[in-house]
Amino acid sequence: MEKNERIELAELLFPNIKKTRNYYENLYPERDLPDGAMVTRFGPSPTGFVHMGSLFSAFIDSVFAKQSHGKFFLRIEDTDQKRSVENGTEGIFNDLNAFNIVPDESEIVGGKYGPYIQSERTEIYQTYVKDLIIQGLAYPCFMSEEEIAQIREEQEINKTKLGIYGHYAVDRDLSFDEIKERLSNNQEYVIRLKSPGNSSNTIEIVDCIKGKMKFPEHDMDTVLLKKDGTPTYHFAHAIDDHLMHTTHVIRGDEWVSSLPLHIQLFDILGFKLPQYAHVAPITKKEDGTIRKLSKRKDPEAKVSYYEEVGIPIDAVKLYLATILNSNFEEWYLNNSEKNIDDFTFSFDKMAIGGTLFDLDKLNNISKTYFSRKSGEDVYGETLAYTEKFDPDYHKLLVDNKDDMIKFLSIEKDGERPRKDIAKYSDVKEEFSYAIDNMFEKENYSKYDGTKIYDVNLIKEYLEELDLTSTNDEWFAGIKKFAIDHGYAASPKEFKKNPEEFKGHVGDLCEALRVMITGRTKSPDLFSIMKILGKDKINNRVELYKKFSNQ
RNA sequence: GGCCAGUUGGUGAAGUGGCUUAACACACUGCCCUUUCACGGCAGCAUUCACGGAUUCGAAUUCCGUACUGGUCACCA
Repeated sequence: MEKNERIELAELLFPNIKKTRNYYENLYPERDLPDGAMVTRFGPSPTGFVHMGSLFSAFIDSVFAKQSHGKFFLRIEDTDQKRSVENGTEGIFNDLNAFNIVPDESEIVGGKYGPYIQSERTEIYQTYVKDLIIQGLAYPCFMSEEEIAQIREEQEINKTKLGIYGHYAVDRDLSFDEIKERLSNNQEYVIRLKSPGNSSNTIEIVDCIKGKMKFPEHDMDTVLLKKDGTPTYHFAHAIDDHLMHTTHVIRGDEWVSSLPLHIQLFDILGFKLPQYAHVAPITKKEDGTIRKLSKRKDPEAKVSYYEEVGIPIDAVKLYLATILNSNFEEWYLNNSEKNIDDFTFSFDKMAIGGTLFDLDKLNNISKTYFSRKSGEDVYGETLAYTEKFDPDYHKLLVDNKDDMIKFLSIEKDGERPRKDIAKYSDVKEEFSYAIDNMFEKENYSKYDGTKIYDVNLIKEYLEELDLTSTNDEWFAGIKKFAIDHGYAASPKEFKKNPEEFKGHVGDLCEALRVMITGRTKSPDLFSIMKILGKDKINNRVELYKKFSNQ
């Protein structure tokens, strides 16, 4: 086909496209950013909530843009109507919000490089396709699904490479007259790339994460525009990331195999190739096989899971940061005053293979997170959680605010804070003794009660208990009481001559603890007793007496 | 099947030719500290880096082959 015919064809195919490439190139000028600034983007399709893996890459996008003083934008990739879900876009914004990942530009906050929804950019894509037609780098292809399936079958039998390329691309060199005729018959068509590549050439690319990779050159006549005039991912990627001036394309590594196509697309369009960073998926091991975390099978793939279970979003982010950069964890452990934003992440500390999702590790990180929070903060956050997921307990928390904060603050000021809470929902269980009427209901039912403690002995002790003394004085007192009643003053002493004693102070404390808190473990006992006061303590001992039938 | 990548303890991993008798963290086990439980401390947990070969004075680190795992081969993204 001659050039004048191609111009005519382009006009015939896209009569409504009046703008030119230059128009858009001028509309979206180079960004004015400092040296080294990274422009990143997150491009989810609105299929409902955001998958943990996608969230992970959005997190990476935002982190790199922020720390390089660049820009991070959100682009909704909704070129496939079939996949789109009602309110899907909303879901994306919600999940991103929940994680406090805030794009600098998006459909909601705006920006100079919009629209940020692909379905509203059709005219742009078609303008570039039209130009490609004129250049002879794209063509309409009328093959039916059946024809393509047949070719595929043939290729499978012959064990040759699958796809539309070389002589399989039958519509590649259709004459202008033939095309016109089919068009006048209203035959449906797609626009395909007329690939200039040759698979016996090899191309090389350096990925920011995976390093140097070699591929055969792309030689497929890949679809650029679908039957409905909408672009495929590949084409939209090239156009959008060029026009929006993305410097770093950070995406899942399921895309590496289409890299040769993308490189070719940028090349024939005359665009500067961005840097690529392909992120390994977060995986899960099940029945011995490793697979990507799945939205359908794995609850932990959903953001809402963490909200419901009560794992703080910041703790999840901390976990993401530790699997993002292997040196983050040690840094965080050694810098208790700092947070994620203070750490500088880098591509070369990223995992190349998939990372197994480790709930144990998340739990541990979450415990550390809680241990660094003040009692007041833990109270406030738990209040917010229970309001949504545990209204009954929420009311109790509200009614017992002052005491609750006191309990949550025990052993918080030292250098080695307790790590007993991993989730907001743990507070109810771990601090079950804190709220009096809730404690009565519990009635020791949670404590297995195989060991019975001597109520009379404890009652005798309580008579001399002085809640105004210091912790040291208190302990000296209980020690003395222990000795007077045939108990050893320390576990060590007891171990030396077990037959000489009834037990040791620890046993006495344990008895006290069980009667007062209903559990065998708790924060500092004397602190708890001080907050409760004598009356409540005595009540609980009576309660225990009934419970143990003494 | 073609193409691409990966393979270091139960898990995440550090490691870029001699500093490695393989860091660190989680999990697990034991001990210590301790009024309990935690926290914290110490120790144990890969004598070996999928396997085979090659290069080298020297290899987890370089090269080749094999096996296995994952990704991908749509008018889905």
